[in-house]
Amino acid sequence: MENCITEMHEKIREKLINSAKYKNDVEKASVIFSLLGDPSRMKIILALMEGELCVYHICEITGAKQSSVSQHLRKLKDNNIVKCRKSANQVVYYLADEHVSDLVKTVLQHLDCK
Amino acid sequence: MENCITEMHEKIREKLINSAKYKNDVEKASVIFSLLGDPSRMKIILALMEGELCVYHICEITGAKQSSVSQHLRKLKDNNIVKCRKSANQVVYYLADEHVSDLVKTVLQHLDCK
DNA sequence: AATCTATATTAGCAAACGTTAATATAGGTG
DNA sequence: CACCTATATTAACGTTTGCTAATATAGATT
Repeated sequence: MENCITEMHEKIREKLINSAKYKNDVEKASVIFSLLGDPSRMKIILALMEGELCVYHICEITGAKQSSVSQHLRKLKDNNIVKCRKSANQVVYYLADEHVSDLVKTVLQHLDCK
Repeated sequence: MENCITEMHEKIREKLINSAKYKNDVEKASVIFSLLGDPSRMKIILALMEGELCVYHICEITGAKQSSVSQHLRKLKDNNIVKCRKSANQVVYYLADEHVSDLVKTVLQHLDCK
């Protein structure tokens, strides 16, 4: 078994192990997924899928503490999952693009058809 | 600000906090995402997107230890992200359904258009 | 039946992560 | 200018998680 890596497999291996772009993709993709992989952040995102919200409302809707929400929003913003704009004395958050809700919808589909 | 939850927001809040289905969705969706949110597992999934593989080949391709790969595969299988079949004295793993690769493709798109 | 070979499991450890409470900041309002 | 109000940051703590080495299992091969 030791030397039976087929040529096809060797190509995948090359890609995964040696290609800088692939390595980069692996890292970045898993960062995005891990950010979606927390229940508190998932609640935030599901709330934002219904429309933009200020921090205070996100706290109310998700039932999480302000500090916690603020930290989650920072991570989501740093990774381009949400964006924000200032409105009067509040900060309004919204989903960065439709890929985010696509991901959530696809996962919900996946769970349904199990 | 304290009592200014609009009726719309109250609906979202109801959904998120009180609906058992929604709670369930939040939990399950974030489990799936967190499973995809680990670089080692992401490598495994990217490898399987090219075709089914036995455990030994997954180890070779991803460069991870056998024990580690085995544990990851168990989690992925328990959560219906991969499936497996026995072939001779090996166990061959493959992606459970096309939602999984859809998710990965969507994330890669998201990263590209940043 | 004994031995390999491929895969799975377990326990221990170190690193990463989310929550909390306390504090800081900064823009608006009296 | 002093004071709110909304949001952000920080440090400490407990929990979870992935990795490793060692061991177990189970089917195939001799």
